[in-house]
Amino acid sequence: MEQKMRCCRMEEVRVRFAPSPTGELHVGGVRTALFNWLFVRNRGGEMILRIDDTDKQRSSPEYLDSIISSMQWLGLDWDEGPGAGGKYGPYFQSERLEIYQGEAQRLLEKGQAYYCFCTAEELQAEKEKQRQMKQPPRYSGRCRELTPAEREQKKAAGGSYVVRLLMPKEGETVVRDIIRGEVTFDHANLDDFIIVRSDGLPTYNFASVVDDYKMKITHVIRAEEHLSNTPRQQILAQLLGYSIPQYAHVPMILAPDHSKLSKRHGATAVQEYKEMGILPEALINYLTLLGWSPGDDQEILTREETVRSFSLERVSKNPAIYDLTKLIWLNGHYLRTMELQTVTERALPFFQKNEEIWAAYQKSLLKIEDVVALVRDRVKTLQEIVEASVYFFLEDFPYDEKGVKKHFSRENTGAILNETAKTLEKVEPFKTEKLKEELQSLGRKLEVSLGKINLPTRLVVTGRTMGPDLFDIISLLGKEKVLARFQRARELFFQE
RNA sequence: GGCCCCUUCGUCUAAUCGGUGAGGACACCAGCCUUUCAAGCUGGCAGCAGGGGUUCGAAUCCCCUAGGGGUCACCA
Repeated sequence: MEQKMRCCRMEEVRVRFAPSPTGELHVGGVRTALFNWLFVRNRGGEMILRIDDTDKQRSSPEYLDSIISSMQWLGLDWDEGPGAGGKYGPYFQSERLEIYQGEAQRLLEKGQAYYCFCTAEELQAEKEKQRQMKQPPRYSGRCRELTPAEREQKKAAGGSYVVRLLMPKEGETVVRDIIRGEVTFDHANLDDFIIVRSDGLPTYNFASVVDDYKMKITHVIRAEEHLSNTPRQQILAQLLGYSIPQYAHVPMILAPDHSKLSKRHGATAVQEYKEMGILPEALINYLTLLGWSPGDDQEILTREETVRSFSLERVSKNPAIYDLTKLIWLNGHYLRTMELQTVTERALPFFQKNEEIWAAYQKSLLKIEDVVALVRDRVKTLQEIVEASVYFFLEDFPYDEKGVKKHFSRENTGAILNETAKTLEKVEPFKTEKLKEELQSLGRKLEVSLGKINLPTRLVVTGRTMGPDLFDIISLLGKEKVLARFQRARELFFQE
C-alpha cells in the first residue's frame, strides 16, 4: 500500500499567478507569471489565475481587464481562473469570503487567533516608541491577554477590531525554497500579524495561504519580496492543518538606478510596451533571460524551446536590473526575422492609429506589406515602422534640414537632378535593377560619382538622407510620384 | 534599526564534484561590406566587491567587512 503511494502517485503540478488588480501588469509581475507558466508547461500541470482582490479600496475592474488582456497578449494562458472556469473556484478572493471567515473562526475557537481592539493611533504610537528605543517595530500582543469578559465588553462598545494570529514565541521555522535552499527564521522576530481586517476582509497572508491550500497549489512561485512573509504563512498553514507547498522565490527586477521598479522609471507596464510597438515574442524572450538561462549561449529562444528546457533550479538568485536596450535589440531582431506577413499584420494597427497616413494609404495603390519589407530592416519597433514609412504615403513630407544644406547646395546639383529626372522618365520597366543601371550610366555620362546623383535624389524623393535602398524606394513609388517629387523639389529649392 | 536574501565585464548572464587564457549576448569602439542608413560579418574594450582562511590549487568551500535589495501595513 504504502509503496504504491510512494512510487506511482506522481503528484500533478499546480501553480498560480495571483495578481491584485490595483495597478497595471508590469515587467516584474509578468516575469513572475512567465516563470510560473514556463514551469507548469514544462511539467505538464495546471496554471491557475487567481485574482487577489482583498484590497477593496485600491482594486478596480479596469486594472483587472488590463491585466487579463496583457496576459492574453503575451500568450500566457491559464487552465483555471477568470474566463476559464475550474473546479476550485471561485477564483476571485472577494468571492471567497465565507471560506476565510470559516477558517478564521476555526483559529479563533482553538485559541490560535484572537480579537485585537487596538486603534491605528495606538499602534502608531507603540511603533514610534519602539523606533525611538531602537527596537524593531512589532505589535506588543497587548490584546492577547484580554479576558473573555473584557473582549465582549469591547465588542459591545462598538469599536472596530481585527483578528490576529497568535504566533509561537519560541523556536524557528525553516522555509525550503527551490531557488534559495533552506532559510531559517527565528520566531522571536515574528509578531502577531493581522489575518482579518476590521472590515471583515482577510489580509494577503491569510487569504493566500487558505487559497493555495484549497486550490491544491503544489508550487508557489513568486517574487522574492514575499520570502520574509513565508514563515508567517507556513506557521498559519500548520495551525490550520494544511500541507505546505513548495516555494520558489524568484529574484526581483530592479530599475536601472537599483531601486524598486515603479511608474517613474518609464515604461514598466506591459501595455506601454505594446503601445510602443514591442512584440510579445521579444518581451517574452527578454524576460525569459532576465534571471534564467538555458545553460548554453543561446540568446534567441522560441517559446517552445524555453518550455522544453525551463527549470526552477536554473533561476538565478540575484536581482536583475532591467535595461531596455537588449529588449529593443531583440525586438529589432524579431522584426527582421519573422515572416513578412506576420510583421505586417502586427504593424497594421500602428498604421491605422495614424489617421493621416491611413487615409493616404487607402487612396494609394501601395501595399503596406511592400513598404514594411523595405523599412523593417532598419527599425526597432512597430511604431518606428510607421515613422519610417511616412514618405511612401504622404507627398508633403518635410526635407531634412542638414541634408538640404549638404546635398542641394552645390552649383550643379540642380542640373544633375534635372538630368536624373529626365533619365528616370525614360526608364522602362521602372524596376530596381533597371533603375540602378540607368542611374549608374548617367553618372558615367556626367562624369560624377554615383553619390552625387543618389544622395540628392534620395532627398528629393524621401526628404531624408537615410533609409532603404534608393532604387527599391523609387521602384515602389512608381514613375508618376517620383517625377512629381522632382517637380516639387525643383520649385522649392532650385527656382531661379 | 532587527531579520532575511544577494554580490562574475556598464547591463543580462555561463563556468558539471574546487584545476578555464573566466565564455556568450546587449551596449560601446574599429574594420569589412556598401548608393545613404541600417542589417550582416570580423576584431577590440571591459568583470570574479574587499580582506582573511581551508587547499598542491578557490570565481567556486568557510569566516569577516562593505555594498545592494527585500521585509517588519487593517498593500499584495
